[in-house]
Amino acid sequence: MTLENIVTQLTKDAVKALYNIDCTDAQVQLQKTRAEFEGNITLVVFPFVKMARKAPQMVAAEVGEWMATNAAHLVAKYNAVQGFLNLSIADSFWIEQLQAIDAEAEYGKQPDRNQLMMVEYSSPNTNKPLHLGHVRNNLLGYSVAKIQEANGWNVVKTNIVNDRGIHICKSMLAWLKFGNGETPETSGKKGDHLIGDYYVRFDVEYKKQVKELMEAGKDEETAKREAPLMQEAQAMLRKWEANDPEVRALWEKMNEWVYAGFDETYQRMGVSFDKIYYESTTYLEGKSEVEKGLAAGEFYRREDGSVWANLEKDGLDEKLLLRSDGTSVYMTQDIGTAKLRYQDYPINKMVYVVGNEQEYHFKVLSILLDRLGFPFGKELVHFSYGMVELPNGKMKSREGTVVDADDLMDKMVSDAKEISKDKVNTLQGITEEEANEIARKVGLGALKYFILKVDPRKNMLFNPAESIDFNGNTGPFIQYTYARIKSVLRKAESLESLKTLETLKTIEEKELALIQRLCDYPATVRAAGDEFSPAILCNYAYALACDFNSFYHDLSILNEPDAHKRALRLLLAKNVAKVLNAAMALLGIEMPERM
RNA sequence: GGUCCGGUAGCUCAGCUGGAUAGAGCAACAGCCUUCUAAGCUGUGGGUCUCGGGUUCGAAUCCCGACCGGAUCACCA
Repeated sequence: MTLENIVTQLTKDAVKALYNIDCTDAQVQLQKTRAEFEGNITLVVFPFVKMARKAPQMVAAEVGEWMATNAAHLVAKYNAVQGFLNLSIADSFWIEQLQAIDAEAEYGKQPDRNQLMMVEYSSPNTNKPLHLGHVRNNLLGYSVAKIQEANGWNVVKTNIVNDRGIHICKSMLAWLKFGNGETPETSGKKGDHLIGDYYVRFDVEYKKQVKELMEAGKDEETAKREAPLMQEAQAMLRKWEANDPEVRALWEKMNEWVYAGFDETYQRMGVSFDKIYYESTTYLEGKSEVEKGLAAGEFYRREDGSVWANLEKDGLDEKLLLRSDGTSVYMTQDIGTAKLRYQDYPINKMVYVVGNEQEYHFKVLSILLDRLGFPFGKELVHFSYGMVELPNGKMKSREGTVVDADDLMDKMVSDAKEISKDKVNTLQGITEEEANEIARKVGLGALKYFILKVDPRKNMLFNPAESIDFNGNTGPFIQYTYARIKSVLRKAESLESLKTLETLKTIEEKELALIQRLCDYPATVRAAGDEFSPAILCNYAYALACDFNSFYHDLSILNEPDAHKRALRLLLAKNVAKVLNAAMALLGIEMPERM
């Protein structure tokens, strides 16, 4: 039973007894007492003022007095300021709370729902390496999956790889023409970077051709269409669709290079998938699903042979599902993917982690899946996150204004390594290998926290010229707090018996604040799940770390002469470490034992 | 033009189911290591919460209207 629940009930009893008011839980407004007033939890009495027909100050005072009298074991003191009743909760209550938290190994984990949630994230194209935009996607997707797991869902993490289409053919063609048989082995390049380089190369050569054609008198549109490279790429796509063995073999070889590169990046980023789907296999399913919808009268065919859905009664437009030549579009593929997924898993809730630029697409997909009879269609969640912007605007692959994921991680880890060199006294005696492992955790922790702490729905700015901080409201700050606690716990010979706590009746203000913060953790996990917001957990972890650092600064743990107090502080430190670790795990951030 | 999202300190962001004097970090300045890890702690300065109306005991928060920025409305994905 949480303090909020207890005080809510107490309030209802009080206003019933004093004013004969029957109030609902929603009318009981509780908040943390502001620092400038004495107390731990504050009841806002304004909602009762009218019915009680008394001044706010009076109501607050009367309710406070009633509580202090009828629940003296809980409400130690109170003060009424205008319409705010500030309650000081008994120290014994907080000590009990701490012991209860300590007893729970998975504190914060919500009960199982026995419901399956599938979370799709990442969704890379196979023609270029991952960049900062993907990093935000991956970190959000992974974290949301962890958060929903903590909220009792069975979660299946999935990835849909866009491995077909004209863009892949561009890389393949450029490699054939200009590659001289270069491979990841011969060049030493990661496979995804190698392919990405040829994608860029295609664009360079293509632009040359367009320019030449335009100089020869063609208008831009014609030039773009008639450039030989584009013609060849399109021919290659047709061959691919026709299962031409040579094209398919090349495609498979190059895909393998890319996947090996992606795997390396994913692993480094610390994200993973339970099941991977490929558009090259799902797009055909989509076609047949559309044909079924056509037969059922949900869709219609135009004279030119193209197939459409009419969404006017949903307030939207008409939407193309199959081109006049019978080939599929993006939407068709997503329908096919949904079908396969539904065959593979008993999905109760489907979550798509995809940028906010695709809101319209998912609105339409939801309607179409629903019409096609997928139970998860109507309720699908498009977890729509904002773009990562650079100081001069959006990232564009072809213009070379992308921040590469691998480079960024390298930079973060090497920065962390550099900073740790000043820490010779705390990190002395560790091996080079351990030092590198710490730098890896800290560098990635800084990056992940930097990205996850901002509200996912909002666009965020990344300035490559300014390095990501390791001080202040950052991942390393929280990791550092954890490492500090671990250091203390290592020095404490053993956690002293909890029994000594039973004789402890009073606690310090900073201890109380910490326990109160720990008590907030389960509600924070729920909120992060309800809102699909890792940022909420970041804010919580930061606040907890701040509270601990303040406590640590003011009060000694190991040097405290009173054994009872020492035991309490050790227990407190241990549980702060536990909760920090748990919260950061839900963000996909690893904690170093020392740093 | 329609729809959606955003506008809070010099910068990056919290706060938004209405509550007390709007918070952090960075940057700037001033302090704190013979005491459990200074990636820490303490302090100073910095605000017309874009603007204008409305709702009410009370508005950064809710409603309406402007202005500014972004996204989207493809036989691209």
